[in-house]
Amino acid sequence: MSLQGRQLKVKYAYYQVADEIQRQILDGSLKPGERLPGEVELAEMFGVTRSTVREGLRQLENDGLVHRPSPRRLEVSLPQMETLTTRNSRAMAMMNVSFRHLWQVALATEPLAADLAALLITKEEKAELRAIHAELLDSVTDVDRTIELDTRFHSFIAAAAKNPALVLAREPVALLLYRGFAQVAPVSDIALTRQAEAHTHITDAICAGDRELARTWGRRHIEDFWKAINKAGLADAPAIKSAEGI
Amino acid sequence: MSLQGRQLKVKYAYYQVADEIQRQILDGSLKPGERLPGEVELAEMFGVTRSTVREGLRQLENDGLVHRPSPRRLEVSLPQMETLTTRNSRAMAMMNVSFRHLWQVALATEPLAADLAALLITKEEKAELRAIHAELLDSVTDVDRTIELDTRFHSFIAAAAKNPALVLAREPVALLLYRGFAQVAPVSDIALTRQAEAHTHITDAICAGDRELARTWGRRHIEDFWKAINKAGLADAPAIKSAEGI
DNA sequence: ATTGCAGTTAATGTCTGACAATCCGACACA
DNA sequence: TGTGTCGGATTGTCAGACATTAACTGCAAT
Repeated sequence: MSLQGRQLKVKYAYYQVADEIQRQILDGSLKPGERLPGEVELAEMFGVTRSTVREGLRQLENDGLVHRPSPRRLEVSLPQMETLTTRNSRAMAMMNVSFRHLWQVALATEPLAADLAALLITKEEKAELRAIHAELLDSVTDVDRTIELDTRFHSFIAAAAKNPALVLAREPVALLLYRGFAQVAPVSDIALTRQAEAHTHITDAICAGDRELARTWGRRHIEDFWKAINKAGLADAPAIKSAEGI
Repeated sequence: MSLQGRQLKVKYAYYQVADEIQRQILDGSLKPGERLPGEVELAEMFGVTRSTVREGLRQLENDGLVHRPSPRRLEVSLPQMETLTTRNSRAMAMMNVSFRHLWQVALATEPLAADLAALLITKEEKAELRAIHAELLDSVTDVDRTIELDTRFHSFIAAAAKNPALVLAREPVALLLYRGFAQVAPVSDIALTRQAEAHTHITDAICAGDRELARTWGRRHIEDFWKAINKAGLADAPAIKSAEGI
């Protein structure tokens, strides 16, 4: 009854190659930016064919642990935030995550982002934040543009919070949630004006360095969003029908 | 001065293959569980060599969009939570995320997880949660075991909250944060007892269905952790030195 | 009809070898 | 210091091959 069927994994050559290189990257033997040998040389080192090496490299490349600035250069790199977030968004889309799910998380992350941004935002960032906000106020006619700017507004705040862990945690959620605005806006005509109001308050609070206020408005903003979602009867609807275009 | 160097990306054949298959998966033409043609057939379809197809497949495989239950079967699949979280954890480790970063996020996610768990936990889950907790109380001697169980305790609560978005957002953070316990425990001898106390309260609150209390204790628990981290002078230290073993 | 078994088939993982395109590096020049 | 040229090295892709072994087939037995 207690026999553990521990998956005794036959490791394919290409997998081992990827694994070994990855190991050396993760334990610090290979540092980001460092250049890797050519495929032929790698093949010799591991005692396999170039095809096999290539298959392994494809995996690492895909993981973002190595990348090719040009086809001829292969170097160790840090995984890019964008790659990670789109992958996560895609996964959530495929899992049919509902608006409720996304919203619950956003209600935790967005106020936090606003709070920390109020504490850590720089002068330059303040200007850019205001610029994004202004642009959004001008985009009322075009829903797609509004969504894009809304997403950017919130992402920018998160970036200003200077916490990579927070960015990584919230970005995939935010991407899907704010995209849902397209489904919500038609139903709730006041959604747009309320959104604009909230954004103004958030911007002001952050720029004023008022953490508490920033947090409060961040929260209100997301709560408003929830009301709109509810009004549209979308609370438990999958936030995305098809994961196309993520 | 304003010339935009828009990255004109030459698409390699293997990349296009991966892209095309991925597109069909994401837009729903190919559903999870569905079986894909063999490599030769795919090669014919796309008009490329088998080697090229393989390189493309390696990428999809790595993305978790397809997988091979056995080498002979290639089918569409949903990305696995575990794959995603370890990748994210690794990335954060490589970015030298600090304890402060992790803690800030955890302070937002863990109380939320406890709250929702109190609302949605099932009878079976209650039993299992208590079991994990009990096991943890017995593991005071072995730090590694404690960490493992601590991580599992919190992950289990998050799972009981039945929100995939939350799981995906918190898991990578939690993995790194709780692992830090190893560095904290030696410095703060009361950390262990306080941790145990908090866990008891959280367990009770969740099992009693008291959302507010669960949230409160969840928060306290994480705040305690912060005190310990601070005492150890690790607030701004990278949570992980080498990403080895993630 | 379901299960157990063996044989055949066909697909994978890996290898060898090859070729055109093109990027890198170095050198020469201004 | 910056630009132009050139050879060589490396990549992306291809064709073809082979051993291994998982998957399917059909038949026998329950």
